[in-house]
Amino acid sequence: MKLTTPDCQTCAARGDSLFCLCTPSETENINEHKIGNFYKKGQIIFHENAHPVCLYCMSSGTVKLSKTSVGGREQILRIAHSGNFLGYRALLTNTPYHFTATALEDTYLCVVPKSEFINLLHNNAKFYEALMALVCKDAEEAENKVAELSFKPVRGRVAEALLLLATAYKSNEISLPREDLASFVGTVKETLIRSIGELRDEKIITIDKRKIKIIDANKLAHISNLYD
Amino acid sequence: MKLTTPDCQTCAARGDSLFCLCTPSETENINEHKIGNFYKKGQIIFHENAHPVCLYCMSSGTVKLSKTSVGGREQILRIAHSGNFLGYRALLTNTPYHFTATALEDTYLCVVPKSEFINLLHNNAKFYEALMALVCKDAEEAENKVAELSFKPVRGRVAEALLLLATAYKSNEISLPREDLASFVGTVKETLIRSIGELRDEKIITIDKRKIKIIDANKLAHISNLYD
DNA sequence: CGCTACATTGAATCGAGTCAACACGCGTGG
DNA sequence: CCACGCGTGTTGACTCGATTCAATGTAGCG
Repeated sequence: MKLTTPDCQTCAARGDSLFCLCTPSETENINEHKIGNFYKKGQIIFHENAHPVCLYCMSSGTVKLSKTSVGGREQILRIAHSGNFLGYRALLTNTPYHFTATALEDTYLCVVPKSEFINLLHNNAKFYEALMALVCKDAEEAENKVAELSFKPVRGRVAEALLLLATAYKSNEISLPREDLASFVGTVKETLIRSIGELRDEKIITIDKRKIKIIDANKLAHISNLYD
Repeated sequence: MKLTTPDCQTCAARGDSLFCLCTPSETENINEHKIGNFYKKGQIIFHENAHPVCLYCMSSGTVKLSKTSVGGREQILRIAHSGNFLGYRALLTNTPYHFTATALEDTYLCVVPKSEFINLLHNNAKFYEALMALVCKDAEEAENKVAELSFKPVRGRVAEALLLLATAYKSNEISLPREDLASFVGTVKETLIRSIGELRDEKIITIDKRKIKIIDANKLAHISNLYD
């Protein structure tokens, strides 16, 4: 695992990040002020209710954004990948984080000071617009999730979650601990396991060790759309 | 019921709306280009999947924003009041509405052409920032609702919903059809009725005809927080 | 007065959560 | 090389909250 900080200009995640809207000089500036940071699998990047001091830009790895209940149950709101920003909304509104970010695998991310982020916002209209679009997408996705939780039984939500994750991972294979998959779907481990077991029996997916592979995405989509 | 279009400058909702960030000349301009529209109780303002052509600004009344499932169940995402904007996200992202807006009572709202809205965005940074904050709030609230649906049983969600609505209505009395209240909570009418019946028996609320009055907000908050 | 829409209550059913036991893979240390 | 333990995955049985279906009650209005 590389521990050297990547350059923003040549970072593999650059094309997927909003920083690709920056001018060369802006990029240069961010590159100078950012600090690279490595997070081991399971490590917490920031906590719900903590105060933000910087923007995170994912260079590699996978991160879950989640809320936890007093009962200890976790609801994953989103899974973030390389190129994604983390914590921008808390910075924009100047409020504490309202979810926790945890590395799901070894993750490398760059930390950009709040001041640089704010400067960029004010100087680069395209960047600001893209950020607005991003926040709109967050809102829409969360609202979709609300409807989904309300309308669909676990089976439908599992189907949808698998499709969503496959898109996010850009692969038809999903490798996520059962517990996390359950938290993403909004259920408990045991129920999730029974549900994917059914899908396996129906030959819509295969399960090899922890890896879930989507065989028939159309059927999954159909199961998911049975309700909404 | 007044059917004359209010002036933006003197509209009762002005102080509650983002338009209060406009300069006098901007306000004047919006006022000239807007069209007032009256919606009767139950009337649909815009439909999920329809394409937006304008911004709505509520002058008076109450509007529900909701999604509907194929099974016919409805999930209310938000209840909007005078001063609130409707449909801004669809305009910002240039995408179809992803929820339906319906008048819950006789509602008067002003229709601002998309072009005026976009102009304003580009010319008034404060307005744009406030809009960003608004979208961030939408996202946060939706994410809270996700966690709530996932963590809390109906009783807890009812308690929270009553508190939320009381805040939104700026009153400790809530007058909403049972069906809508249920859709807001994310359950069905019968279950909701049983739940508020319990709260009534515990003297935490009173129910007079359709009107629910909050007697002990602290107990409600406690019930709501038992889980999250 | 009777109609219609909304509210309420009861009984039956079912999906999903909880609890408990067990299986499997993997790394560590004897 | 095997035994052990730990984390994760899986399965079964039980329980319960919430939905559904059906019936009845009540308010408001032409």
